[in-house]
Amino acid sequence: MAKAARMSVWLEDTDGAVEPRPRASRGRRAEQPSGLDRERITRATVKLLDAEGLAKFSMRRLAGELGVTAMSVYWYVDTKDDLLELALDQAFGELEIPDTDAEELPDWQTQLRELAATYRELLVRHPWISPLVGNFLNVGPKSLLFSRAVQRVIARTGLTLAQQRGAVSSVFQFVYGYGTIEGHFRQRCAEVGLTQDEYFHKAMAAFSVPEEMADDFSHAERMMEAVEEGGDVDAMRDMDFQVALDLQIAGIETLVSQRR
Amino acid sequence: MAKAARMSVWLEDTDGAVEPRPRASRGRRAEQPSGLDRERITRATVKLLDAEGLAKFSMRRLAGELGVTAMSVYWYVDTKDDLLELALDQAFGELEIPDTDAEELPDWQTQLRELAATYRELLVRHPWISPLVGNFLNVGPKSLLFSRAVQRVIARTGLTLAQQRGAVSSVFQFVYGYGTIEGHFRQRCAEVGLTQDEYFHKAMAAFSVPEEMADDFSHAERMMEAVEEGGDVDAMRDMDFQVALDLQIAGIETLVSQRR
DNA sequence: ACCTGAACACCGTTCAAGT
DNA sequence: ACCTGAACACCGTTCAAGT
Repeated sequence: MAKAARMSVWLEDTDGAVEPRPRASRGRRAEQPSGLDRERITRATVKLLDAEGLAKFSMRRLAGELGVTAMSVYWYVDTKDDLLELALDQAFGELEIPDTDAEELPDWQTQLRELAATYRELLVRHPWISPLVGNFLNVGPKSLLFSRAVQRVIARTGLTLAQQRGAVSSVFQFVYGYGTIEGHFRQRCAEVGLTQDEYFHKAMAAFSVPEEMADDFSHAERMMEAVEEGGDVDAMRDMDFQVALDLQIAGIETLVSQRR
Repeated sequence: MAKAARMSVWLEDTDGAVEPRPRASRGRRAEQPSGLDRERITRATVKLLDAEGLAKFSMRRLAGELGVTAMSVYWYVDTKDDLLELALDQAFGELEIPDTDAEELPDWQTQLRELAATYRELLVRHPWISPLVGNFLNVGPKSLLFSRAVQRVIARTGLTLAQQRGAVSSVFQFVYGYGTIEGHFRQRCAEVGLTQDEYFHKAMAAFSVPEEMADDFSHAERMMEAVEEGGDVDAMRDMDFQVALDLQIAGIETLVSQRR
């Protein structure tokens, strides 16, 4: 029998009543010794994650940034994982959620593209988000706001409920994967001190192709020739992203028309 | 100027000649003191990652498993990251690569489904793969074999080269995202000691819905009612995965037909 | 109520030393 | 050529103690 680990910061114990966590600063006293509270800690966490990445983030490092002892943070937060979950949801707050309630709405295709674009940008802007999304349940309030918007837009396609689940997965797991790789690639380039194009060419040139696959490697090279010929990596990635969305939207339309 | 970090185990320095790493056991002497070599170390690494997950893996833990001092491993491998890259490519060797060269081939739709299925299963079987895919360049030999097979199949769709890149991203970034979440969910359930269905229901019940989104939450509930009514999580996930692939294949077919 | 310091059980990696 | 031991600079977290 495994020791029951907590499922999420956002999920209180269901065995008893749902009581609010006592540690949040509720303004009971105006001035706290160090001015610390969950808000401030979470903001500092996001800032540090942006600046140095998930791998280098530590509770001690964070405490240093806050001008406080490492253990002070533990008054406001149970574990490092809880803090990361808070930071994750805070970042999800940057997503631009389109209005899905107005009288006169753009078609679902347009809104789906908007949602995909804002999610992609978030993942690229904060490369540390992607491993955390994989690691936690992601049921924070900001995250839910986004999920709801996605569901509302997909509901307008005319797919059945079961198909809607598949379509949501299709589009947003794709964006997740795409943004993950893209974000990490940019981060790596920055770390190594190369531009994306330099890094790309260096990686292409650096490894020798085994003889037995020399011929289908030429095909791969043709696929990438847009970049080889001086086109830049960013432009190619935008193109590929658009093609993928076009393709998926066309696919949804086909499923819908088959239902009629 | 950043200190030049190594790009990948698979990428030797290009400044000089490409010399083979001297540390691999080349059978020069039949018997080594501890019988250690890269092969054995890599296999033990995969086994340990499967058993305890990426978070608990450490060089010291691995050395213990091999009956050796932590520092012995460093004779065969430069860093922990290099070792993880080796383990990653070894796992990619489990992918079932369909024949893409035969005279009489199944249609590309079938082969694309096969490739998607084998990749999904790999990600679910080894949940530690997903964060590593996001973290390294992924240009190991086994990984390349898979990429080539994907490119060959997509090439048979009739899409332009630029569209082919988009289609590859669309399908396999989707599978990556899907397998990531699925694999991690299973891992979490095992850690907490719940079945997937128990975990699912507990998570659904555990958090209270904010009032201002109570109405669109009912829609989310209807979307999930297949599970609520005793259907199991696994079956639902298989369905959703199939719908997503159907949708993307239909989308590719549409792009192809628009080209005519 | 909030914060600190010392301590525990870990990490990855370096380096000088052994055989 | 291969392996060890001690050491360095880190981790997350517990716990008793301060104010």
